[in-house]
Amino acid sequence: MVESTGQSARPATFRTTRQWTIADGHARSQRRPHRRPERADRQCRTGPREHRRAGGKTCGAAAVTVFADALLAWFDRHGRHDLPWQHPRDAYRVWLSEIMLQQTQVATVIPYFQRFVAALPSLHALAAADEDSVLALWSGLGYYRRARFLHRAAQLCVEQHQGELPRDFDALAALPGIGRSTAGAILAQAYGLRYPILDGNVKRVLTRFHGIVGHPSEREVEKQLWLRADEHTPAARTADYTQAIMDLGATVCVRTRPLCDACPMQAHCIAHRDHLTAQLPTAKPGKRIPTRSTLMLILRDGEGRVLLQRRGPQGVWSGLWSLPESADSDGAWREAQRHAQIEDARSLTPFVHVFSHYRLQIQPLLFDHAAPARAIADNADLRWYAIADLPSLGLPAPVRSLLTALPEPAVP
DNA sequence: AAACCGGGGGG
DNA sequence: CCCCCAGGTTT
Repeated sequence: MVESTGQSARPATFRTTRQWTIADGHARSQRRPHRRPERADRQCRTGPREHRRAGGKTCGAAAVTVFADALLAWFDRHGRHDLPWQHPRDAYRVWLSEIMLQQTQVATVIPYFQRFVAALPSLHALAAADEDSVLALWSGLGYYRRARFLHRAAQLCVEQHQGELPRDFDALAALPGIGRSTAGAILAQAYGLRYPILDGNVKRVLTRFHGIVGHPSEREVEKQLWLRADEHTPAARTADYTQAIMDLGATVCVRTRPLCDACPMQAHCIAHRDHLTAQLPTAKPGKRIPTRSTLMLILRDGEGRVLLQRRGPQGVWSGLWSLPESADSDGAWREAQRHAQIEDARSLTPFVHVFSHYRLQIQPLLFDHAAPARAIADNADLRWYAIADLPSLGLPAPVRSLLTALPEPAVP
């Protein structure tokens, strides 16, 4: 039971700008709240969603229909219904288009798609082809690894699935190059089965619509997104819905400057309500950076002066006055003893300073009642400074805050 | 230069 | 299970 219109569009999966006729139609359409009588809980009497099979990939019940109804109404008027993989829309062509669209714009994919299916019109033909010719057909699209996955998957289908793409979610997702989202997209579009998808466009739509904060790479956020994706997926017209939500993300709910006035969901969109469309989805967290650690030595003499050291010309904070450092505790003591007679050390609260390319874990070590060593005390790069003099020095921010918040000397 | 992304693979 | 990477193009 595939859905009604018998045709459907498939937008680009990610990064895509679709250049179809957004302009006037959209602006007109959205202003009519296409809401139907609101059948809150229609087809699903399944009670608490039954997420178990396929490890929670599947769909239990469509809980919310306002979303799907508005989206489908929009899609009927403004969606794209003329893409080559829609006519005919069989599993092989849907699959091929999905893989191609994972990496390239619709406009670019179309001629490759047509060339590919002309040369290899069926899954059997693909499976029987040699890898070189598959790669030749792929040539220019990039991401050739996916072409190899495609080829291998076709051969696996011949060996294990009677030459067809399996309709079973787990079997489908077990094929190389097909993960949870792509499996859902294929099942929904080729077979009309109710499975959610979650590609980049859908993530953007859902984070905005629900005001979900946090990058999708965070586990909780992704969980939340899949939940919402599942919740909104209707049992009827699943194929159209799947295409529609991707269309919306690709053309209206675009990353920068979304066309909210053309959006059928504007009235219910949290991000729009709260003026957060520019902040959502949350920007990618800074890439992983290494953490280094250092001990910072605070030598303080009886008059409250501290020993500062000018940093060398290389590396961070070059030329700034900073604290002597050491990598480990032993080294810290040796270093301290070079500059003063010391008795004991107190470790202060460690903290982290973040640079663009690494984070620095700083463990301050306070040597109080230090008696400056005579001869080597002051020179161009090594001086005892009164705390009161610090404001006039160039100090790294963490060093400055550390020194301005020193604890009182312990009473001897 | 960096962000982008679904899936594979490694830890 | 969780984290990281590959890969070409866009911002």
